[in-house]
Amino acid sequence: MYTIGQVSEMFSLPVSTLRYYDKEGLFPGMERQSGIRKFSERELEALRVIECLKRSGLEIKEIKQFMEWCVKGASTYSERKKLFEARRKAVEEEMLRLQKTLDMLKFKCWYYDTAMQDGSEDRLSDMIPDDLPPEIKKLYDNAHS
Amino acid sequence: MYTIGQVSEMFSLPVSTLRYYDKEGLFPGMERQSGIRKFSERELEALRVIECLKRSGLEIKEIKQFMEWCVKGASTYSERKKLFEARRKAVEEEMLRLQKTLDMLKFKCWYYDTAMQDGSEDRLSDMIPDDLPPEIKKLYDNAHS
DNA sequence: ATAGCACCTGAACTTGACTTTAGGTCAAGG
DNA sequence: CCTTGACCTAAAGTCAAGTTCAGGTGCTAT
Repeated sequence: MYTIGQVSEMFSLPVSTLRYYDKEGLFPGMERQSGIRKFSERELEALRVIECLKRSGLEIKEIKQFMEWCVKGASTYSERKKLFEARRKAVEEEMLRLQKTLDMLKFKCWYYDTAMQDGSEDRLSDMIPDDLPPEIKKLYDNAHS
Repeated sequence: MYTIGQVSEMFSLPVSTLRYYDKEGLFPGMERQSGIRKFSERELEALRVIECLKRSGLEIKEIKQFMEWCVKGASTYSERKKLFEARRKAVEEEMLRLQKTLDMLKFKCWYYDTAMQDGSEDRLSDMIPDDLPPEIKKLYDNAHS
């Protein structure tokens, strides 16, 4: 059993955030001892899932919904699985978008490297994509597809 | 030259968002014809960069700063390059975090698949990580590292 | 016994990125 | 002529996710 301060340390989250999550219903049925929150292993696992679902792009409300399904037991396994499948798909799509973003950023790094060597963008702005070095063209093409 | 409505179509962005970007200084020196915004190729390229930098996690203010560097010319190449290097690093880190998130989500998909087959989580909650099938243990380990 | 912590609450405030509203200009079509 | 549609502005409103504030409880070390 941990206090809110200990959990704050363990997860590097402000105490205010943990209280906010609690208020939003993300720790259903958390114990208290004379008013003071007691975080058990169940709440720590909840927090791990919260961080995962948040990073997957889920809102607090929807995470609350998930926590309610957990309380409801075996009858909600299929909803929970559907949720994780949907988040998985969303994250896979986000990673594809980020890969394009990354290729654009790498292209821009090359671009400004070149501009700095040349002292101006003149040569670069006269180029057409086919003039780009092959590895750079790959980045450019993926970023603009 | 394009009107705001045409650009809104081309980029699937609400007209209000384009006006907001303009107000925030993201299109420095954009032309107007009797009050009406005229988007040229320069503004379209600016928009492509805006979308890239936004996805990389940059705030509007910082994108504005970048646009000001662009106006300032060759003397800011190195700042601009440093910005893209920093965003590149940030996106690479974000992709690592997302890969962990994805492994957690895949693990949870397996978990609920198994729970549905068993009809309960009893067997799962008695398991220690070493009991997990090898590919599942890999997901679990990466997600929790 | 009092000062200092760590905890508690409800309510107000903040931030970023838009969106909506209310009111106005101007050109083209019926 | 007058309505419709695309454009304009400034200002207010929205939303999510916290954070901050003001005031309160209760243990413990000086």
